[in-house]
Amino acid sequence: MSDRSSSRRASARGFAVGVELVLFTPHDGELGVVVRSAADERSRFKLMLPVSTLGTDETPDQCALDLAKEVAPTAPTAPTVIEQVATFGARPSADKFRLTVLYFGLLPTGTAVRSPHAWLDVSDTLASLAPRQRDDVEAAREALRARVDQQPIAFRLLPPVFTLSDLQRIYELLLGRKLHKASFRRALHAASLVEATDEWRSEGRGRPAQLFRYAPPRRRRARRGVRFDALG
Amino acid sequence: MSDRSSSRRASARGFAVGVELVLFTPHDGELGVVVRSAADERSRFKLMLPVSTLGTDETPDQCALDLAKEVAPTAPTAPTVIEQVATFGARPSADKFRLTVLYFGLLPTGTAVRSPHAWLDVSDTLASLAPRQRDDVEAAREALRARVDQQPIAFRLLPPVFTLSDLQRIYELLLGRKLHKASFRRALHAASLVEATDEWRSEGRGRPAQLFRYAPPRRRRARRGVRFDALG
DNA sequence: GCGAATTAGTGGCAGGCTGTCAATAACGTC
DNA sequence: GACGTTATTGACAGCCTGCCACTAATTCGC
Repeated sequence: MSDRSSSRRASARGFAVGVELVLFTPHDGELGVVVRSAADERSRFKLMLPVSTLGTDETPDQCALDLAKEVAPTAPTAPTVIEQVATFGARPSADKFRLTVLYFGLLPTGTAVRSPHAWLDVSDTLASLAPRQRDDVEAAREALRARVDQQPIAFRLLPPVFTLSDLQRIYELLLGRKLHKASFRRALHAASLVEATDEWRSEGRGRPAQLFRYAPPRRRRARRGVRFDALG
Repeated sequence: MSDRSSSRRASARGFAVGVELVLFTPHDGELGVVVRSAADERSRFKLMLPVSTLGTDETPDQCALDLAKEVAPTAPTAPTVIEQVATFGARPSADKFRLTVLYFGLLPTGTAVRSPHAWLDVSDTLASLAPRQRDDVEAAREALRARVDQQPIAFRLLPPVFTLSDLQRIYELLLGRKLHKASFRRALHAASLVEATDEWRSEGRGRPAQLFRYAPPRRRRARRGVRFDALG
């Protein structure tokens, strides 16, 4: 028989669905994550990720968005990026009837979060999380990196006008590696992704930097061949 | 208050979780999808995707894998690629208590599927599916394309030895566009992804083609700069 | 047999993109 | 005004890409 949908064993009570959120932001030149102190005092792990339980009157996406709003009420919702990473079920040592939908989100620099939540550097965070949530943070970071090349999410972490050095720093944070300045700018201009304003900002020391604005690409260029070098 | 996990309204019965599968294969020079006739005779739509209901003793991943095995019992399971696309909840006109986890999978050319399932060209399939499942197929195809550059999934659709023309055809199917022969081969060899055997295969007409074997990349090359041209 | 048609495989070229170095510009500090 | 710092730009070599043209090895039709 091949119709599993009707004949399968049905659970008497169904699943509880949890939504877990990994919120990133640029934070002191590092990548920051929202964490809160663990609810359970006896836990060996001090921190945990923001979670919510899915109600029957909302979608997982909406639930994640609400959770983000609750954590960071002052953040502009529209520009915030929230995307699904994966759905896990029946994890070891967890309730058999529990499913977890993992999301990541991005917030602009300096966004305030409501207590007991706080920003913490990713690297500091990992050690204080339960192993499962540590994996979640890593998975979220991977998903984030995978989308950096596909969507202009870096611009959403910046104010409407910004310097190219700012932008490059964001990219370096998101990708976790240094980029070459000249190459970065050349590629950026070639893609017509930014347009210059006639304002300049002096950051203290050094030459003032010109301010730029994000310019949505008019038409995407012809797609190129296959990139085998990203495999493995 | 910010602890939603404990105070949130809890459902009395919890969610039913469905797993939906979009299985692709190369099929007559087109991309094929597994469909079955719709269970509901009164439905306006003739076809539907394979679905299963998640039991409380299995993970969604395992459930999807089992479903794939049921649809295509003879397929080698190990090389089959199955990956999560997304999780949808509370879709319009659906049960409020139902969550759907969507997967895509790949099967090698010529894999047989068990009745009432059948292979059908993607383009033919779309018109006969309910709009929601049509969207699912498109989402699965998008997810598939996003992974082609990241993982060597194209090789899993081919036998251990294959011709470069075979490989190129697979890539063209997966990506949905033509590739230039010379460029394709140049990039392929540069990445050392294949190694030549000393066998040749005559396909009927035309010059025989040399057979190649997949060679897992030893070390990935240094990552390059940001690709802004894929944005938008 | 022999040429046409067909498919495979290669070499080369122009142009684009990248990594890198170096030069210049415009500020604050002392 | 010299110096350190940051921004911006130009130049160059090398790699990669799209594209074209050519050669190679079969089958097919006659």
